[in-house]
Amino acid sequence: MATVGIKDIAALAKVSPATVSRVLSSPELVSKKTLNKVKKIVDEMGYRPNRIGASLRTRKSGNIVAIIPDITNPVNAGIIRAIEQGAQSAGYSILLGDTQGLIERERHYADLVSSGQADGILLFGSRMPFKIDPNLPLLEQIPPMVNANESMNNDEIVQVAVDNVAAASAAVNYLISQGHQRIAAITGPIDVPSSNERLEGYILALQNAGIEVDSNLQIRGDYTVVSGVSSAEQLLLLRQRPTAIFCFNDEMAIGVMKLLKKQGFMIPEDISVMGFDDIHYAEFVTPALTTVHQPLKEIGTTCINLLLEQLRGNKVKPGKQFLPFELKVRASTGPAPRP
Amino acid sequence: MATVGIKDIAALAKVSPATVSRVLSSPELVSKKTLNKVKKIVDEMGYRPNRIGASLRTRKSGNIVAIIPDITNPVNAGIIRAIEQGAQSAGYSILLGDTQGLIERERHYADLVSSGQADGILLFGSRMPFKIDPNLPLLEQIPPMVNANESMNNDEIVQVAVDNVAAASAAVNYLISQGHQRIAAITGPIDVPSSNERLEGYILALQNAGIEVDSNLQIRGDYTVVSGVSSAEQLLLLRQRPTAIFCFNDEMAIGVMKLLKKQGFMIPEDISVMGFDDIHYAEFVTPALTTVHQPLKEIGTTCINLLLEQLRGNKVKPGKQFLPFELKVRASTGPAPRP
DNA sequence: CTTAACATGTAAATCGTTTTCAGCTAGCTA
DNA sequence: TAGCTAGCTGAAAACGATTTACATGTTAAG
Repeated sequence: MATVGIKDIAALAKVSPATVSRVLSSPELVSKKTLNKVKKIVDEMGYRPNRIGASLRTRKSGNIVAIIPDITNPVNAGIIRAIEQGAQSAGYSILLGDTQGLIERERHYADLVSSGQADGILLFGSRMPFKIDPNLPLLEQIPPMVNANESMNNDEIVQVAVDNVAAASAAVNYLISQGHQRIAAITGPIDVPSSNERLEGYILALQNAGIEVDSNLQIRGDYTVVSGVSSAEQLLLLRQRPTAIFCFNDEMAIGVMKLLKKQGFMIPEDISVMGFDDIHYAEFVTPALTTVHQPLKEIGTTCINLLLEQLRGNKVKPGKQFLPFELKVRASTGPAPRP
Repeated sequence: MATVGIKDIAALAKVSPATVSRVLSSPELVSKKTLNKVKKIVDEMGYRPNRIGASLRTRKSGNIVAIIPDITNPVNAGIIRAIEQGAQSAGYSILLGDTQGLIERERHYADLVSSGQADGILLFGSRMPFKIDPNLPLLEQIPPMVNANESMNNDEIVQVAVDNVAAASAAVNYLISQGHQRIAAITGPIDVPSSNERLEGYILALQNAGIEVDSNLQIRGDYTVVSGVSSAEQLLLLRQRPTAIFCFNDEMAIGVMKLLKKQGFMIPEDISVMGFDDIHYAEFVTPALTTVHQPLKEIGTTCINLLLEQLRGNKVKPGKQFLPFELKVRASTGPAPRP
């Protein structure tokens, strides 16, 4: 806890603070002899340079703020983990901004950049946390930033995610290939772009197969288990029940399965259930959930690399960068029942 | 991105930088008139004080580093979420230190305090991330710190968790009350204190009930689903099979259930399964898992409050602080089968 | 009218680094 | 030997706030 500074080291080693600084950050500029002398003292004294002082001078905090609606969401947690790993290897630390979906907290965390506490932003979510002047070029108004696992309808922003349209199409195509014709969709909240993209993919797949798109089969959920339950309840009330239910995340799929089992339906013999995300537990529910796997680690790594590249001062190709999804066929889907 | 400083504001408002500083941090020292004048300019210019400059002078970073072995663990994520919330309301930000269990990364993050980037530590895990001189008083060698959800065998350190001994006892007592006599335990890794405490509670409960403690019924797991599977395999090989299996976390319980179902055992008719943690998905596996609920939000809130108190310069009662657990009886446990 | 007390504001030092610029030394070339 | 270069090193000026010590002006009391 005692506070030994660069000047103390300099005095002990009988050199100037400048030389000590050089020993620590650009050793190639220092002669072998003084290098060793200074290093020895640094070790002996257990000197740790004060990062705040350095930050003030260099105008780099060494921090990246991650703005996340919910860290307890396993998808976000998985991505963050990879991000943290990449950041740490590059000498950056991650500031955790769990916003609980509140815009004022998003703003608060975005402000850390203006106040010098962070150099860049990883944004989970689709809302721009700044006031933007539409008359000025966007890129001059925002700090280095990467949009993780969501979509912002702005092609100048660097975005990393799975191609939700294609992924949803693939999921629905699989169900169609199993003979399903009445395929329901349980979406996410209306203002979530990735959910809308999945809906687009769902509709596209049906249309391509010449299946009529029935809006009664589209229920809006909110990505929670209980909304899966209630959405499934609604679907079961339909005169013509679906033979397959495509849930836009695994949580809701778990809710759907819970209700179907409770009501005595067999999965997949009576109704197939498809999820999205491939969270850890998807594999362990009964029956194991068929779902779309998102490569969380790769998403995280790609995000942090693109951000680091910007922080190094390099331009990065703007727009969406897609990572490959994978359809995980497990036991919750099967051939459509004969009518 | 333009950089307007306190001096610019001072110049525009025709006051000194000192006055601007006071307007922002101790407005009561400034006359109404200048207060308004300065505030107006601050707003107009969208001035954000540079936190690094302030930190350098005040020697407070406004950051707290959370050292966590695994943020994707829902227990940790739940606690962190509450922590982040409390920290933010108090004007602190959380630095996320996901260490993946590596001691060098724990050290790295602990070092953020010595380098001035963080003012305090929230430690998930039981390893002291500093070099400690045993001859000196401990408290003078460590920064403000709270140990979250684990145990360190040192009564000077502030610790917040559930009483694992009592909780495990309660779980086992419940199984005993259901008529079980051969109760197996699947523990966590050997070096995890909380797992050892749960083992202690397990043994205590058996002894109190006059049930012989059979070491064949104690299997060491590692808190993963697969270790639940393999541990259950081992238990099924025993000549005298257990009628109940107490898993020291829910992940392993999920693994156990998976295996039991695969091998054709009925849960709980043949074998009861008990978990620990009450993660979100415990409720949704089939059958729903009986488990020990940990109050994640309260743990997080208590941790951050105790840390904030220390950061304010106040002493805090050292040692363990227990929060109440709750036995959640669901469908995975039932009366012991007749022999 | 004088003086003390108080309210308000300013100047300047300070926090711990990095980095520019200049200076010094030694070795080499012409 | 003078001049030049290359290689090191040091002095000092930032960076952007806070805070101490002090100056000024105002009010109130005696």
